[in-house]
Amino acid sequence: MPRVLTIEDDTVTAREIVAELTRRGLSVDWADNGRAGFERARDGAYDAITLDRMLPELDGLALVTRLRESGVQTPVLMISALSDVDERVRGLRAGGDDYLTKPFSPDEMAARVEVLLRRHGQAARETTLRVADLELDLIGRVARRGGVELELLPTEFRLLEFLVRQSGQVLTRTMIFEAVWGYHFDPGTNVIEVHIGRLRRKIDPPGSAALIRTVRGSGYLLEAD
Amino acid sequence: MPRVLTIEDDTVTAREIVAELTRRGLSVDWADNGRAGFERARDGAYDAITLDRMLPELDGLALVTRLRESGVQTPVLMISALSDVDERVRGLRAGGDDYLTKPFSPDEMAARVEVLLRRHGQAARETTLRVADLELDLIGRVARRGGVELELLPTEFRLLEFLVRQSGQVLTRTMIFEAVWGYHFDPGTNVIEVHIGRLRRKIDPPGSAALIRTVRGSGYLLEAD
DNA sequence: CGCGCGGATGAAGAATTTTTCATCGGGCGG
DNA sequence: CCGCCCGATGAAAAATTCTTCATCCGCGCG
Repeated sequence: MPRVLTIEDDTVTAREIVAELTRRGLSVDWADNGRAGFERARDGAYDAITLDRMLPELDGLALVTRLRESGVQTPVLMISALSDVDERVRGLRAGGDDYLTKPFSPDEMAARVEVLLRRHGQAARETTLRVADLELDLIGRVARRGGVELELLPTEFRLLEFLVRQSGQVLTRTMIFEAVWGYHFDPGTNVIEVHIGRLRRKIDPPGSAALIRTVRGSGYLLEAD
Repeated sequence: MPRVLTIEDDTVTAREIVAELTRRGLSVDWADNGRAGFERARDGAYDAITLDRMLPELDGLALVTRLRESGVQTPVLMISALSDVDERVRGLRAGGDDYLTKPFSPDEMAARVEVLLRRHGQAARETTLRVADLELDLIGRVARRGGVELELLPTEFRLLEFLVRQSGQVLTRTMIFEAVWGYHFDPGTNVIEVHIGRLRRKIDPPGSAALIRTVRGSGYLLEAD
């Protein structure tokens, strides 16, 4: 469940925000002043933050600035009674991701939070490839099948990555040699067969459907979903 | 230079948008109807899109929906004369990333486009670490110093990644063993020295300033910018 | 200014990973 | 239904990468 932090000193507004977001299935925490809000935002691994512009202790504008300086990239929806353009522009430039003026409709507020969540998640997901229940974390260089980690050697990982990126297409030996080995020719051995074999043994542990299909006379194919 | 696509049928508004964004150093293309806009958005690899809600041929709302269905994730700022809440919520839910109502201040419009660009770029950049003229592409697993690729072995890359992620801090042997080797103890050999040595020879080719500093009695340190 | 300790370095050795080779098995055309 | 060809597999060889060891170097303290 996505976690949202609401930083808002006005109890009534805070209740409203928390209620609406909760109603939509989000898990919401509330901080009622800037300092506490900053600390939780910094440490709390939230997926999004709603932030009041005017707060006791640490102002909303200063808060986002500081947060960004500390390297926290959590998306922030700034909420404020100040509606003039300069103010909105200032909020956005300080590092806010969106700006909403009070009074607001809970529905629009929620829609904007959802946009932030959606975009954030997507961006993070660009580092992960998925096909069926197979998952490749390209940064951590780990592959998982149905959640369990597979122990792949470097070349096996590259081979699998290529198959996944091109899933649904038949990959010829030539294509595989180019992509995985960087060869522009066929060395005339059966390295590919050997690696495909090891890969199969590792990624298809008992029970799971076979992922890599041999296309006799052409090459290999990883089924798309 | 970031590329923006403006989809807008009203010539006056379009000119205004293009002028303002261009003034801020963005490269802007203009499509004056939905169909053309959709095609360019789909093929054109833009970094952001401003999209009029009401368009001839293919409506703005339908356009984002289709775009998202085709897997295009370019952030979209929807711009519309329709200001009521339901309308805004609809725009956001269809896949828009932000919603601005006409008439708008060019300054705020530009600020919002910049937010979309900033966030987008950041997300992409999370796959790359940088310190000074050193660059680690975490997905491709290649390091570059001043643009030229370095030939790092796997362990060297992990070690360098750790140093870069914690740049500016002194890393003790214990910390390095934990992060790079997964050991929770000091094996009493000098593996680290050896790897640091090799790393230095590879990343500091003649001319460049030495990046890894030895902190006698404590550990190693990669200077932050 | 010399000594000692922590760190650097070169090269050998160990371990891991990749490739090759020989052989086996099975689908498919004749 | 048989034989052939393409692909699979097990094991050994080769190559790469990592670790250890022995020795050297030099900073900083006395």
